Amino acid sequence: MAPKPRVRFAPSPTGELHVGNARTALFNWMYARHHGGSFILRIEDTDESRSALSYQISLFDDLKWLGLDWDEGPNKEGAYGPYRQSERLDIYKSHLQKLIDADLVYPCYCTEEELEEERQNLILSKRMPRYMGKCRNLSPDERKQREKEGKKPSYRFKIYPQTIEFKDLIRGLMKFEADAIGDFIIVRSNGMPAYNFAVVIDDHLMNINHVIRGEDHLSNTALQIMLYRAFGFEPPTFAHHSLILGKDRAKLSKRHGSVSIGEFRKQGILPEALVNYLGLLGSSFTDAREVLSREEMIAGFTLKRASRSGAIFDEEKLLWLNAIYIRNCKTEDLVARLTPFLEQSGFKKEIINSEGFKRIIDLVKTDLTTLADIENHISLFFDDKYELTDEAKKILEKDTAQNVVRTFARYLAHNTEQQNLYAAAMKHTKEKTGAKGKELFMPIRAALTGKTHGPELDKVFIVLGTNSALKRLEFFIR
RNA sequence: GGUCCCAUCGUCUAGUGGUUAGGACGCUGGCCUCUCACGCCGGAAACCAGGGUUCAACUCCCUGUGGGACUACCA
Repeated sequence: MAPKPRVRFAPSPTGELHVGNARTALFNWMYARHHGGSFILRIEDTDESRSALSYQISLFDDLKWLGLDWDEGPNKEGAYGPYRQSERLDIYKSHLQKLIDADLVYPCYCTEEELEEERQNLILSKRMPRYMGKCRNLSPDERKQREKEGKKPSYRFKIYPQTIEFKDLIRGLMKFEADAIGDFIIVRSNGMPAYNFAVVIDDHLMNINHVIRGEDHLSNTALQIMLYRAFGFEPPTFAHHSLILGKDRAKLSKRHGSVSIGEFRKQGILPEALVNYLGLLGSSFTDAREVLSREEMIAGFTLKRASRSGAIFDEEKLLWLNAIYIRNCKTEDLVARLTPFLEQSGFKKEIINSEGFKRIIDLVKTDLTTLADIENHISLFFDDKYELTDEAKKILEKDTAQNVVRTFARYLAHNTEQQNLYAAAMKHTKEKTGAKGKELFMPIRAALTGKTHGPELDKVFIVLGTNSALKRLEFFIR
């Protein structure tokens, strides 16, 4: 039996979690859950200048919000920790020593300026910009000389001509020639490990057997496989999924608008909707349906159905899913989710938690595409001094309309205690004025709510209550 | 420039040699209805191009074209 998959999501805390990375996390998570394996979170914070603790915190928040729980990682230590690369520096150091001892790496004393110059020259002479191995064959004396000058070396991995092949679970057989690759840095002059180096060591030591990541890492894989060979480690199985693209078909980035998970949260996107959408983007499930629960997604997930071509992020479809998830929320649950948005709009807790409020939410549920939409749809229930829309004005200007409103209002005023007052008043108004259909409903709707659109009138009336309804109507009877 | 990846409606996708090329979002016509939303029914809309292979190509192969990623002492 194949061993249980151990997969990881390894973000660097250099910014907010964005949808691209979130989808990678989701794929890994679904893969682990589908196969009963483990999902590991590892923080790749070796770039001290760009990493920030605050990003780590928001990263954890976002993953939890999405419901992507990890089995091992920061705050959930397992047998393979620590799970922050900054806490594993001695591990990298000892592994560097192994490669030095095996004469597979060498110190490089070139400065960034020198390297940049070399690169420019190569580009000018229309050759491949890559490191030409200036420091590769330095004699021990030359090295000592540079050390004496106080130069701190970076360490480069020696590339030998070879063909690197690996089987990608999504893309099939991949083949790379090493001679296009220059000796690359595995440890920087400040002593910090470089990505390709740390990732290989960690994935091996953490027993990661499936690496699922974005296509942008495809060419890195060749470098990493050379390192696996150098260490004598067995490489994991790789799977490179396609990238999420913006409308211009370029890799999705900030300039395409909202892309961070936090932004979607603030806009009132439900995590279920976002997860569902991300699962659908650039992939499909065994189950052909598109609105899927978390459990159904896990059950229907397979890398075989991951698309090889990039997928444009379609916000319209996300919103469609979001509206469905909002509609399907139990009203109580929806009120809870809506609460932060309502409080921001100035609604008091007592109102939000009242029974009457639940009835209102029930009425407007189907109108919402995002949670942030809520205010536009409930204001008519709370604002007694609303402005009429142009359409509402037009309707109320008619004489017949005035008559309808007046008749309706008068009946209400004289029968406040009657059962089913609304129905009775409507019946009365219909008979008395002869108005029916639009002629009957619209003036009352317009006078009652100031708008020509909204939930069914009878329900609006009940929520408003007779007193409030009367107050509003009287305002229009001049 | 080099290396690599990719190519079905506008978008996300199903499809694995023989299909009226299916679904979803969006768009659109209608039904429901006081209105809007929801819901329901219908419509328009695609196999990048050219060569092969084959009785038969969206499907397999080659070339071209187009798009993308990588090409850092970032991950």
